[in-house]
Amino acid sequence: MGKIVLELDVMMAKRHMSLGELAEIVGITNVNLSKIKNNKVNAIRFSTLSGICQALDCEPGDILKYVPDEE
Amino acid sequence: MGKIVLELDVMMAKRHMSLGELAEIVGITNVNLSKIKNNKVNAIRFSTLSGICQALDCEPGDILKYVPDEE
DNA sequence: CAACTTTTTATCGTTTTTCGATAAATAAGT
DNA sequence: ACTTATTTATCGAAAAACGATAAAAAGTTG
Repeated sequence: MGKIVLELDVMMAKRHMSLGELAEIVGITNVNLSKIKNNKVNAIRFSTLSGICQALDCEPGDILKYVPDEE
Repeated sequence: MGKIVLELDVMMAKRHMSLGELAEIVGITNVNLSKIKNNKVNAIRFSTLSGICQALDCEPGDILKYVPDEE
């Protein structure tokens, strides 16, 4: 069973955006964004994902990856 | 404020997969998958998204799009 | 090193929402 | 007309995001 991984670091670096800034723009707490960024949540609201994509000017595919498990 | 749109029809057609089949493979009811497919949910569990990607052999970016609103 | 900022981790509580079960309606196919 | 597939609708329960707060860890700078 593969899994979905969220990779924010690359796009954040590309946009020179800190976690605090991004959280502010998206409208969630930095604590929650930290959890999202470190894959500590097992679901995400489209409103949140939308905010991230808008703030980072990217597509969901730029930050969401499907990782099949080796086997 | 843009929004996230989930587009399953294209990949499902490409894989010749019906809603019923896909629901069975992913492990959710066809009723729920229907709601997901028609954007009646405002969040999604990564486990569900993962199952869909695995079943359709695709990436999240193939079915999730960020749509900015015209203005 | 010391002071400061940023990020991460940890609890707790509230609110939101997926998802299931079920039934019914609509659409599509034969 | 009959059968199958999909969509819509209600209700309830379980899961989980998210907030608030505090504290720890990590990174930065003079």
